[in-house]
Amino acid sequence: MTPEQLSAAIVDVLTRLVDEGAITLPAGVPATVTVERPRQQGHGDYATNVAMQLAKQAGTNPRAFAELVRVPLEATDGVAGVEVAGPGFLNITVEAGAQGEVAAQIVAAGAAYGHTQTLAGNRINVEFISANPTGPIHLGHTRWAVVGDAIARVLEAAGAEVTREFYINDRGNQMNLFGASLEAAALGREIPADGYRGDYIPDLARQIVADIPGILDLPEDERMVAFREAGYALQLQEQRDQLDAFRTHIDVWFSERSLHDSEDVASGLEKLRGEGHLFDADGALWMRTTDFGDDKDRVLIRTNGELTYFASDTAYYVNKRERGFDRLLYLLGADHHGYVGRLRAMAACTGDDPAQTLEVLIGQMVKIMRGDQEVKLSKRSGDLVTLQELVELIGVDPLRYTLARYPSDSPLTLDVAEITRQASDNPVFYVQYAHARVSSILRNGADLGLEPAKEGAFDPSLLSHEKERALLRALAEFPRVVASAAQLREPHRVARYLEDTAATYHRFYDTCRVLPMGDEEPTDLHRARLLLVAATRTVLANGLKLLGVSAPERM
RNA sequence: GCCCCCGUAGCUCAGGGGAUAGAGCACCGCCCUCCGGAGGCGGGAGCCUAGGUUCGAAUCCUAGCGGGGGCGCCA
Repeated sequence: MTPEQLSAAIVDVLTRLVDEGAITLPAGVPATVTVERPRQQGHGDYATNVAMQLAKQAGTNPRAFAELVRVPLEATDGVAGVEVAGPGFLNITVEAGAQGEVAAQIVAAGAAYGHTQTLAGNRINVEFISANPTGPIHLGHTRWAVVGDAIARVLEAAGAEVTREFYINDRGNQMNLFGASLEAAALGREIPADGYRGDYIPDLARQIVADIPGILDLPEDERMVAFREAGYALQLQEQRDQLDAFRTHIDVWFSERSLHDSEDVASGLEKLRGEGHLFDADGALWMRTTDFGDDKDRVLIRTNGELTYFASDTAYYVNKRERGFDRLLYLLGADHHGYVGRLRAMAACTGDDPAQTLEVLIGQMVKIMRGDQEVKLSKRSGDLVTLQELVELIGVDPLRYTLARYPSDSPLTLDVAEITRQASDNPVFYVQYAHARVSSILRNGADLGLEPAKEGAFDPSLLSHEKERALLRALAEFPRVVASAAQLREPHRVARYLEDTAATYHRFYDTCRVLPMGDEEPTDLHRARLLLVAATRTVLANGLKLLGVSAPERM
């Protein structure tokens, strides 16, 4: 019996009680009730707090209310016992058979286990990373490369239609600075004052000179542009390759230039003008974002006729909406949080309700320490910890897992030494190890000609050991964990859940022998336990996949 | 000055208003005759402060203290 089924059973009981006139609920019977795994042993398999929540409107006290629910709930199929405890909790014990059945359900669902329809019908655009094409992807982007990707994965698992998008800032001043920096490096000249001075610049410049033979002989005005464009192409390709190797897949690479080449910017401005939020002042074109709570109005077209970055963003927003997305997620770094207010105001200026269409998640800083020294992440100064370096240092799986197991809205401090050391004691190995152990048992079982029990052809009540029940409860939790991770945009919940589930499995493994010993005859219990092991593998593999982490069969 | 994030065990961090606040690392003990010991079991130690809301607050609200980040006709 899954928590979802239990919740439905409780709702049933409440409905009957209301129909019979035993209780009155002025606000109506809730559609679902909270069913949780109690932390304490002795509080049953599941507990619900409905009595505490509904007693007031029912005009009674929680314990009396709980008592009314207890009797009919105890008579429900699959429920072994119900106790009223503490201030009014209903502690529910599920029959071993109803519990054991879950293992078969999980194995039958396979790769689909954990998927729900919670967010079905939502068309969501997730924009993340969006690194400038003027340098490598570095640690600052890496957090979102992991968490953004995982968010997309859990959203899909929850039934949403998701597009992962990367916005390429390939217009504007920084591109020219980039070109000029490459050009200067190639000529052995001093890098411009605000230019890029990372180690990758001279390397890139050399490659461009090798790729484009006559580039140094071009007229000066063409030369910088040639360097800029060649550098852009190389950097972008490198970013794609690196994200690919990092298992972060992008569906749409969206170029800022393409907004301008098409009519998107013009039509975006037209739309805003139609909504009545544009005005001219001081020779510039402004958007009156203060109409919607921004602290000042924003310039779209500068006095010199140049479009601002914000103008592009506005057009981009309109473009996304016109592509049919009803919810736009922006995953931004903490240094962009000042941007949130004007983004919302801008969405409102286009006639949207930003509370419905726009969602900005701010990822807090990942601080890297090297001993006592903070490693500064600045492309301009060139002190970088790049994605590539990080991957070489600790590997894709540990790096992804390290960043995925923390909520992105809390600042994170990692020591280079520690993160490297984590290559050996990273929690990811704990989870992966559980998966490898599980796989090994299934392999050995197959070698013995032993298959997991089939659904409907085994006695689920055989799985009645305390450790087996604990594992079943954990496995049954998975769909709810994924759904809440999607709804809250917090995939770290999946990671924490996997650690917890791996621990529960290890404890089961330690106590419950799965395969026959020596020349012992296989029994139904062996097959039932093998089914439980197979269900565990399904959950661990599905969970790791949501984080983009591999589930090895051997380590 | 204004805005955002954070403050939980020695350290790094979990903890969607619920019962006795958890995990990893570190430290100390214990557990392999056969399924992978990268494992299991046990031990010590903690919610920044003060108010408020609530039957109930680490969680929500207010103020303070402490740490980090941000506030351009840059991108």
